[in-house]
Amino acid sequence: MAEEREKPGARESAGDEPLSEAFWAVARRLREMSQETLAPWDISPSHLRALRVLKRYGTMRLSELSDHLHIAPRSATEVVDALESRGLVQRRPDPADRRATLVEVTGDGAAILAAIRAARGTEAERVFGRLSAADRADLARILRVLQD
Amino acid sequence: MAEEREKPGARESAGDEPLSEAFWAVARRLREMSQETLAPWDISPSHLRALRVLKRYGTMRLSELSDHLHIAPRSATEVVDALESRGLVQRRPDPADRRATLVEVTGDGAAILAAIRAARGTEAERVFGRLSAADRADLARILRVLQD
DNA sequence: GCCTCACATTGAGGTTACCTCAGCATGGGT
DNA sequence: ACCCATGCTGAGGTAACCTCAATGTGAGGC
Repeated sequence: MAEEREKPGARESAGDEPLSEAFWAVARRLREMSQETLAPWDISPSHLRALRVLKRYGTMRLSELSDHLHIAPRSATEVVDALESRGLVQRRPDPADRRATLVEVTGDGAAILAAIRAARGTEAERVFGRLSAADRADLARILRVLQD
Repeated sequence: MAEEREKPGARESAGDEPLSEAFWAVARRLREMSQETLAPWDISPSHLRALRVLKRYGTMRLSELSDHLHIAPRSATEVVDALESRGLVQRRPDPADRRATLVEVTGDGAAILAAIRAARGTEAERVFGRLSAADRADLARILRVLQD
């Protein structure tokens, strides 16, 4: 079996691979950029996701949080442990069901969230701001189609 | 500090967040779909990436592989260990430098790669095929801009 | 020829973000 | 009163990364 690098002309059919390849390249850039943006607050993407869900939907049970995050309940325990140890959320017994624990964002958590949201906004603007208004509209429309 | 869910009208400025949010939603869908596509071959995304690099650029040293994959050399060792144990690649001493080890795709590796590429092609087509030719062209152009 | 420094790979051990399984307290229907 | 389901968490595991140090080798200087 000799050397058999990819032949450049070997594409057949429409070939949407270039599209998804480009898509992933952009995704990688966005991920790297977002990582830099997050660095000052020393918060991991997964912790941030949890915090955002809690802020967006309000106080909820651990199990509800795990549903929103698409992770196992046990894993939500870990995330909340971490956030609680940093004072960004706090646990509270559910008055309606003594088995359950409610999690809520603290003032500190809300503050950090606001700061990150601001930084994120300018970050997104730096990236997508290079597109014309028409292109942004097209992109939004196309992405909406791809989401269904 | 009372309940203070996100206020819907609280957006100021242009706000490109919806754009990146939509972008990530699509990314998630693509990732899930690609995971399903890969399932029959029981190969992880990271192993596949390594295999693809080796196929595309041909036999190379472990250190070169780690460069291509943007991972530490030590981690390339692990990936190659895994692929080699499944007979998809093989190690071979570099005749030009006895310190170095070359890695090459085996026949089995190439076969699996071809099968996956075919499945991937139809997958991408299922996703992006719903766009008109004009939209695909627009998307490609826009993504190209975002990559720089 | 010998020394020293640089380089390629790998063993040992750590981290993050997940997972499953089992155990405990509680809730709710019969 | 019983029994099963539910909510959380301790224990322990995995994948894909990492760093640090050891081993063998290459290469230039003296």
